[in-house]
Amino acid sequence: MTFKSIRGTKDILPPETARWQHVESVVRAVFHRYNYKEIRTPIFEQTSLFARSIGELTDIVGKEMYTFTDRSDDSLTLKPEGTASVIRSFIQNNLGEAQPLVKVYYISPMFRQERPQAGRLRQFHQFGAEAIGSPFAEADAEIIAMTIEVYRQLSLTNYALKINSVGCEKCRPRYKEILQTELRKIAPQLSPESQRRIEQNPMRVLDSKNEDDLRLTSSMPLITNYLCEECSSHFEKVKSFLSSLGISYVVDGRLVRGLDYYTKTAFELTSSELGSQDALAGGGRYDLLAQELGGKPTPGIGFAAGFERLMMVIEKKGLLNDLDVHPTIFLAAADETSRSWVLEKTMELRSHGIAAETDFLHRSLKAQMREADRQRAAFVTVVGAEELNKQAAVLKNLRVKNEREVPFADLAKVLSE
RNA sequence: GUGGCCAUAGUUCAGUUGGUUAGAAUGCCAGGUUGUGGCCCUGGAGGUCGUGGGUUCAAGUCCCACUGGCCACCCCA
Repeated sequence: MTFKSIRGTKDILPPETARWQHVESVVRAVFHRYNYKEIRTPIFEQTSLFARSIGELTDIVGKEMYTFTDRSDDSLTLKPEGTASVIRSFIQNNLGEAQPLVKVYYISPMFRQERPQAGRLRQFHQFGAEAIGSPFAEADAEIIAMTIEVYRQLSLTNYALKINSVGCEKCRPRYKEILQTELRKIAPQLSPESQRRIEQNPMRVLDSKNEDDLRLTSSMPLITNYLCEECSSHFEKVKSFLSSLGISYVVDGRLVRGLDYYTKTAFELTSSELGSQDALAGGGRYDLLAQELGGKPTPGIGFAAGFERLMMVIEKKGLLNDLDVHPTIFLAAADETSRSWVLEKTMELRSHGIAAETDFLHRSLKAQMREADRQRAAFVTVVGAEELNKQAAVLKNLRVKNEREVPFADLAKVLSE
């Protein structure tokens, strides 16, 4: 084979595209009900935007970005996540000046150069939303509730919501130091990866999946016990709102997200239907991000969800299997002289809003019938000299297998019923 | 970036201790009397066995490298 899609990228083909379209429409419907409007940002940005927002020391910036220089020697990067671009756009377009709370959502491809595996691609798709402008816990609760609503709407139930608070610039540094001191004591026993993190990002050590690390750090102090008054009270409110909304959750004091910009609330939705990459969605509050990117200090909260992972769960549960569109009618030509008329009639029916199909391969009548069946057309009509004479079609219902004669003039009307 | 498993028709797979023209199922195409699909029957097309080396009289089968896929680590959506 001469050309193949790039490693870690996938063609999404029919009939799977039908499923994608359906899920997209569910996502949009939910977001619109929560009054979020769509925002579309470019798929690439200045590299420094991501470096500044996501964090120089994160894995994403450190080793996963698709970065290249263009002909002007500018360093550009295919977006690895959505929030940075949205905040950049929010600042650039002064969206906060027109209204104090900006609620936007996106559905977009993202790019990260990692080794592909189950639930992980190099080009993947995320849907996500951001509520920019509110520092209050109600906004956190709304975002979390909306995330979950998407899965509810799709009749998915096997997920777990984990929440945590990662503190703010006032309380986190103090906690980090205490944790660091404790971690240094057991450093030699930890995995090399965790050892490296003790100095760079100690909270990530607790979020390690390594079982030995988890065991060794089981009695480490958790951030939840070191939150400042403001963070602690915010976290309590988020939890209480979630409870009153009937959303069950577990507090996971070890949960840290892979992006540096999070403050206070962090959350993650995982599914037991997935493999090792089990996060369906994740999000959190980022009260310092806007000012970090050169805008006015503006609090915000958002989330992003993996489209492919959601599709994996849907497929595994056998949901949404018959969404492909089928023609309402297939017009078959009984002889060569009728072909041109059949094509005209097909076009005419289409102009009346009817999904009509016909033969384009000069096939035998038998083959045309087979095609009509394969396409799962609701009706088929065979047109030849006889029909043209009578100016009427024999409309055959392929489902219930009956036939009725319909004047050509009435075809569109009858099929619209 | 590291590791394990894998790579044969469009697809899912079989292929004996290396041994003639590489098979099945399914899908595709055509036909089963001249204008009727689904089931059934018959026939047909379709593979430089991932690529490149090597061992051998002989390689789909053994060895090496590369590429790609799947899964896991790492990390995350």
